Amino acid sequence: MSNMAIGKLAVIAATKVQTIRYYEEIGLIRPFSRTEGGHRIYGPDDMQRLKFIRHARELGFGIGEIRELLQLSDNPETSCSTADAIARSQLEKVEIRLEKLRVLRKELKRMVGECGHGRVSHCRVIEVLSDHRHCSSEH
Amino acid sequence: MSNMAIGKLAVIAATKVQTIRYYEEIGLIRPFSRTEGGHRIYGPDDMQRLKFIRHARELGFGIGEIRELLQLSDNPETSCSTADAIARSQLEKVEIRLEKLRVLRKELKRMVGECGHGRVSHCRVIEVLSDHRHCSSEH
DNA sequence: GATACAACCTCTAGCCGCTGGAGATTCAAG
DNA sequence: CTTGAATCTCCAGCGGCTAGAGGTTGTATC
Repeated sequence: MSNMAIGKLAVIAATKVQTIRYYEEIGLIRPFSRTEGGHRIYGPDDMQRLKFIRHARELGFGIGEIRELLQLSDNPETSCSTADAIARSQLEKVEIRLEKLRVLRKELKRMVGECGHGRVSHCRVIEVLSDHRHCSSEH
Repeated sequence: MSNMAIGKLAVIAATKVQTIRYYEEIGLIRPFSRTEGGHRIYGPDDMQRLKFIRHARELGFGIGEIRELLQLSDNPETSCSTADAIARSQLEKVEIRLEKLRVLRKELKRMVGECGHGRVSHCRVIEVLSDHRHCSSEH
């Protein structure tokens, strides 16, 4: 059988054991069975589900969103427009984060570039951080 | 005088009152004085310090890094190479985050683009999330 | 001076998404 | 049967705040 204990599942899904138990606690995943002694037993379906969760987390989805997506995939007859909307909103968030980071990078590059490697009293890094007005763009 | 209570400082530095008290708790900033009744009194120096902290936070610096930067600006005679190093390492982190987000965006765009607005059973969003192999690039 | 009420005080708990540890139990290999 | 790794539950903590309870202080108005 391809059933396994939590440790093996953790390795396969590149997750920590504690994280899997945490996901169970918040109701995302639960072992299809337990041994007499109480050890969790997972099957291939559980593995798929965990991979789904991990992959979605990597893509920046929050737990709430993942919960929704899981419900959708548990009920394949529902319209996929919800899943699409979630992905779209995620994409928007990513675009915003990207834009912010670009501004940040610009500012940091300027800070690094202008540091004359002298004393702090003449360091632009500190100076720029002390006052928004030194910034070359809004953020 | 330009002395003020915590509420006014909060407005000026676009911070929440609780956040300022939190910063005090972790040793980043403390009022130069208190009233007889115990209310915090801040001066212009405190204001500058808080602005420094907030600005650095906006630029993505962690509390530990800010602590270091504050020490540097408190001792202007030290070499600025430390400040420079912190900014540089911050810049590196930002570059990495940027790259990851770009990959994410690509994946999300593909997911959204391929969703046929039909049933979940044929939804690429769910499908892509179910399996890493659907991804067009590593992440 | 009394009163009202906003702003402040401290303290505690909660958010997200895990992560780590203590101490007890179970499982699998030899 | 013994050993030792893996698992169990429970509790606490991370960063960086944020919110609320319940009490005190400060200030404007009458």
